Amino acid sequence: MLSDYNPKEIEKKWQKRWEDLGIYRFDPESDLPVFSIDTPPPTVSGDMHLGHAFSYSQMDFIARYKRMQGYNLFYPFGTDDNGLPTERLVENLNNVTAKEMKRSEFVKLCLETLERVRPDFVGGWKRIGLSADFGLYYSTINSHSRRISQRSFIELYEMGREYRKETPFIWCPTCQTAISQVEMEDRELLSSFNDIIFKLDGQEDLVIATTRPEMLPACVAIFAHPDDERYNMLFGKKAEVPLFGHEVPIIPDEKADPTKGTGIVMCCTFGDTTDIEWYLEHNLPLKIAITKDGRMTGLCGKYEGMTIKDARKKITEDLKDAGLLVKSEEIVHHVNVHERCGTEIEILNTKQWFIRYLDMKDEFIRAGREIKWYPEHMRSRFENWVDGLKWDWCISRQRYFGVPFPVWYCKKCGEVKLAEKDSLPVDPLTDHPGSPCRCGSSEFEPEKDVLDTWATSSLTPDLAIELVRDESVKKKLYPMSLRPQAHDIITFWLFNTVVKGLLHKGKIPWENTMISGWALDPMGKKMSKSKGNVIEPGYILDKYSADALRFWAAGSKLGEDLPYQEKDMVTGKKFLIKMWNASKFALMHLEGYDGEEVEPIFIDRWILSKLNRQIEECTAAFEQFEYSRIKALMMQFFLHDFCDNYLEMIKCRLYPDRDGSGEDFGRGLGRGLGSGLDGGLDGGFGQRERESARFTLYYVLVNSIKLLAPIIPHITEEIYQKLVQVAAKGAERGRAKGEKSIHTAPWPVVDRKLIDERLEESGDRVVEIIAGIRRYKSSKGISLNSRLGRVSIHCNGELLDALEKARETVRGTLRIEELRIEKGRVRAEEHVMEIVPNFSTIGPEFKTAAKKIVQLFESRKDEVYRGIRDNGFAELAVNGTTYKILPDHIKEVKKEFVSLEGERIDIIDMPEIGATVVVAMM
RNA sequence: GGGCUCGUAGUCUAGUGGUUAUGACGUCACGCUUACAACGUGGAGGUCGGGAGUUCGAUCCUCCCCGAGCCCA
Repeated sequence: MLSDYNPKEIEKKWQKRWEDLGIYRFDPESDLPVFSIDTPPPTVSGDMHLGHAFSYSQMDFIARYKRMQGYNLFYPFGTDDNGLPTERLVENLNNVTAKEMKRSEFVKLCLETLERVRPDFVGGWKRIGLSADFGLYYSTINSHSRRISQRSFIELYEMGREYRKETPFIWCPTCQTAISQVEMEDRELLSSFNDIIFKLDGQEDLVIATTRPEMLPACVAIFAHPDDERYNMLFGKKAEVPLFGHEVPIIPDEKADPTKGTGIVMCCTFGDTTDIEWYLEHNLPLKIAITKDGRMTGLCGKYEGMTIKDARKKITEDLKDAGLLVKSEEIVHHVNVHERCGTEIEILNTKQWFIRYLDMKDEFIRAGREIKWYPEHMRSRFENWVDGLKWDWCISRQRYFGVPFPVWYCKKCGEVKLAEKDSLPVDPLTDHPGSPCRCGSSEFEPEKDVLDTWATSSLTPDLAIELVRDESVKKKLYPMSLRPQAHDIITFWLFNTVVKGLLHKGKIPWENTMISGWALDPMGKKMSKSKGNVIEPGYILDKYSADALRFWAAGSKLGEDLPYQEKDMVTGKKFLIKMWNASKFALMHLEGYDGEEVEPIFIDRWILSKLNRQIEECTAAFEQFEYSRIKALMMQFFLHDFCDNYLEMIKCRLYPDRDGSGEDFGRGLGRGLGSGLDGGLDGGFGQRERESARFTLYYVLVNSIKLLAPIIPHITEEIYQKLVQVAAKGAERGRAKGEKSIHTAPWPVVDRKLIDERLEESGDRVVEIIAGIRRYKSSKGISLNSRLGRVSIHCNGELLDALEKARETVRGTLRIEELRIEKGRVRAEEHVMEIVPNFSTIGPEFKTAAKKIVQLFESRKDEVYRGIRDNGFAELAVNGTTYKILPDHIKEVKKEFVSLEGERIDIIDMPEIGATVVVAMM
């Protein structure tokens, strides 16, 4: 017997017990097919947010489904601890700045802080009921991950896929590190578009528009389109850069846009990416105006040491004073900023490590097509990104907290010295290579940079798989079955992982990828700390439950964003309570149920057929990752078909004494109906019918909670366990076998023998008739529990047969004393009691005669009614005037019926079902 | 500017080339009916973003426009 629903207690209890039982542990010994998940490792950057709860719930639906389908789940959990976000977190939590500390101490502080913060952080995922194997844990910064990450570096170096080069590259002056293309973000900023005068041959003015006058000292050339007639006579000549006085050549190039500004543009090393292309193509000199920390260099004369912003302002002023500024216009323009700190990026010439992959675009596209995408259209984002790739992957970062390069440089000959693979992980700052350089020297300079975090995160399949010892098991795990993630990091994490998979293994990393959307705020806006619209999952878990939260997360299609609205938690909570109470009812009647199989009666077969179709459809939906469809299907089936209708219809079998007389209600009323149609029937319910109800109740409930178990794992587990207790003997046909947990119990299998669409359809009609009569009772103010005297249902064909089969159910459910099921139409006399006039049409039309018309409705109501019923109108002649009454003039006709035997009756007509119900008034 | 997605009752959401468009929350009316008042029954609420086209028929397919989001320039 179940007490009241207490999610807090239940959820905590089961989360602990699942962990104790180890039911989510990957079993390397098992022969079952493996389903492996490349779980996204969240960044430890404070608390779990609602977006996490949303997308991890969605992947967990699939994981739990697959587990019940009989797969051996490899479902690891990691945290992405390395890199800039952790540095920021550690700085904030400890009130320090990395730059002011000794590098080794800062790294130590980072590691300590992570250890301290991590348990609570990971606890968030446990609280939403994630069924990952938390024993398969990795941190992207631990020695396991460092080893694999460094090994990857060495392998790619040996394959000739990596190079170190001094080259213009994207740089963040605030973070003082190189960043990759993917870390840039576009932002619209206000800026001035300045028309500046360059002198031609010392006199003629050449006006050039630029947003970056501070780059003038680094100006190395001027470009115009070769077909631009305004400028093509100038090619080959030189112009003088204002304020700085050096001369630069004027060169034709098609990349100069004649419609932009004055159509002639300066090239500086480097103002933007086009400058790099020009620099390389035209072999231009390199002039560096900006330092790594975003200040002006010695090249800039009196502006040296100023920040970029200050220099821009000062130079603009000086140009103005010198009469070299023609105009300055405010514009909104797009700049690239570093997504972590919002600083405008610079392009600096620095020495960095790269993975060479621009030659592999076609392979990437092919790999993307080999992976099955859910939803399909997300693939286009991947392809779009690959098409737009312009840079090789810069993997070095000038940071402290990250995976170090396993690299030294020979002090004597400069040769790159790699660490030995079996010595990994190494820290070149403290370790030494095991052997001398080829040149004989043993003096080395360590690489101080660390690897881009994505160089490690892109190895998550390996980080997880390498936790397993057995080589033959590892083979079963790659490629992994599924990569779940959100859509915003397709170009980061997903793409980078594909790259590593292809480079290292020549294979795609996973067979499927499911891309989830975002949890938005109630207004449909993206949640962000700065906007202050962040909703904490902790609040929801405390106030509602993990099951309610997960139920909500199942409410939109995979890939769609979903605004969080508290009302949806209420819906979930209501559904859960309903499920709980229905189970409570079932358990009450299943006490001592021995699982004995009986041939189910008509109405039981009706719900069994429906249930089996549910199983079929839910299974198909899960195969397509359509968990929202399962939610919708089960809300319809469980709430409506099962709770509202089926449970009501079996009460008369389960409560044999329901009329309190000690006499079996159904049996008692079965006597002497005299219609002849139920001749052979024993006229009521006995033990067999009761057992049929109990069998069906058990079967439907067990399978229903199984279908919902992936979505709402806690409540279904609690109910399942109770069911197993009361009916331990139940065995086959999808009934419980006493498994440790519903989550390791087999997924329901469709029993096609039980699907009978014709039976279902006639059952639906019977149910509709019952519902119709219940509505009738309700509308008459008759309590549903009180009796109806004599009811006859008139119908034909299959419905007649169905009603005969369901006779006792109909009678018992509605508490009808005498039920007749009759062929053909009702024969009864209609008496018009009242014709309710429609004043809004009568008034305007008949004006002063309106009053008279209303009186006629009373005095000649039969005539009015018959006329309209038979001809569509009634003509009434009064004192020489004829009035034409149309249906429009009547609001309602109140009728009474009298049977041919002269009894007062009510008629419930249900034309869409093909039945008419006659209720004799008592 | 390009790619993709989305626009359905006050709110959120499902769905389909075919009578009357799904469900939930909210709202209104009635009702404690022994699983459930954290409930039940019933009602109101929609030009399915706008326009054009294809079609016997379009919310669905095509095109254009408007609005929102993500990604990329």
